[in-house]
Amino acid sequence: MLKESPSPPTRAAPAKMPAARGFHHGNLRQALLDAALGEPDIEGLSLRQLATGLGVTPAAAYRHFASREDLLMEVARIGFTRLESRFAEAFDISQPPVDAAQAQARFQRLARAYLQFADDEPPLWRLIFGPQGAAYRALAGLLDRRSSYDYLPAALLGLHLTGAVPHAPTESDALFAWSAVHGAASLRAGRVPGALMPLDELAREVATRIVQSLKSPL
Amino acid sequence: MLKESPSPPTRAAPAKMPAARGFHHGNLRQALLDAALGEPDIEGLSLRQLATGLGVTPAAAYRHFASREDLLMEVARIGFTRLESRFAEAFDISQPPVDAAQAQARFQRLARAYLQFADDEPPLWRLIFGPQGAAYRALAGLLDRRSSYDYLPAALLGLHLTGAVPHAPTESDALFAWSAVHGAASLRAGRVPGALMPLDELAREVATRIVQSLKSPL
DNA sequence: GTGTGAAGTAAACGGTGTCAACATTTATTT
DNA sequence: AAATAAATGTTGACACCGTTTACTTCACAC
Repeated sequence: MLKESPSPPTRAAPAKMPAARGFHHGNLRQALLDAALGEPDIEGLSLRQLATGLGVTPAAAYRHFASREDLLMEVARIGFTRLESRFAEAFDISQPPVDAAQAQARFQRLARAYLQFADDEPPLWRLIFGPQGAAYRALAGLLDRRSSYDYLPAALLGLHLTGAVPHAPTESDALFAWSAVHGAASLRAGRVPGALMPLDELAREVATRIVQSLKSPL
Repeated sequence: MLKESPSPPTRAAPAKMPAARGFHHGNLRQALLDAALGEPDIEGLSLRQLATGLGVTPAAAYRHFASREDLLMEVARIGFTRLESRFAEAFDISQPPVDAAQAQARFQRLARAYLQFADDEPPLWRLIFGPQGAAYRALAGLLDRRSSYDYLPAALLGLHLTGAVPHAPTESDALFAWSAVHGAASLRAGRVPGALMPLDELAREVATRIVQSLKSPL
């Protein structure tokens, strides 16, 4: 499930006092991560600026991260859990939909969550899904954890079970659905004019079209 | 139409002799561009390495490019013209399709061209469509030139005129089609497992589904 | 031949990630 | 409570980066 760890579970926080600057600085690491998360261009951030901005020497960061890449990977991991939690808010994966309308609404909410994440946190979006983003995901082993990828198959299965889609969803179906939503988010993030309509409208259009495309096999 | 300029049209090539090392080095600029195009990570390249690799001082590059960003923008422009020429090879935009089958084949070839570009030239793909890619496109004014974006509307119109799609294509239709293909290319470039099937197969699936989604309005 | 201007070099500046050696503060053990 | 170990900081350096300034060299026009 990938904890985001608001207060570091590793250690660094003394047992007696909850935390807040243990001694020299009191958990750096989290402070570095927070600072990185506030950066407009995460991939382009400067470790030195980050450290000195926190009133600490550049080398201090290396007590908590093996390298700049390592820091970025950790931030990517956090971003991924945020996206995942948005999925969780979209619908309850453990409860099957009652009818086709609800199944369709779920699917649409899932698409909207994906699009809204790109809208709300562009730096994280770029970090995760950018050109190097794939590398970060791979290195962080995030692709192996299938949890967040389960929402899409679940939503598609819901569409089938309620009769909104005649055939059982295949992996190819899921890939196309993901492609369409991801592409829309990318174009929107890239400020392509046509993709700048109100987000709810875009989500509705994309979801509707995807469902439509799934109504006939192959 | 954006010439790619195999030999620099600006100047640098003496009038009498066609070119090939004018005096000191003989057209650097093109050599720099070529070297950049051969780089596996274009966005992450080092101007100094590029220059010294060409047997030239780092500062020499600044006789031909205002900055590193400027070099990258030029490379992005070249990449964009390559993508555009792949579109041109997909089908002749001036000749309307004769029947629905041909219209559909055209659309599929267009999708395949897009996907194949991402497959054949990953560094250029990342440069153009990466997180900063949008900036490059915007700065280079490439979004204003509509030429390469005309292939998609043309293909969609062909589908309608031949009866493959009942209603006239809207801008929303084009956006969705672009989203789906772009998304598929992105996931493939990101090495998402499901997207690594043979390219022709992927292109066929994506194109078929898009056309299917356009067969009913909204 | 002599300039003139374009295309190169040399050396420096500030900034970057990173590392090794050292210092200090906290946690643990006796 | 004192001694020790471990964690967390600092200092200073290294190599590399993009970029600028001043200087040099070469090709060509007159």
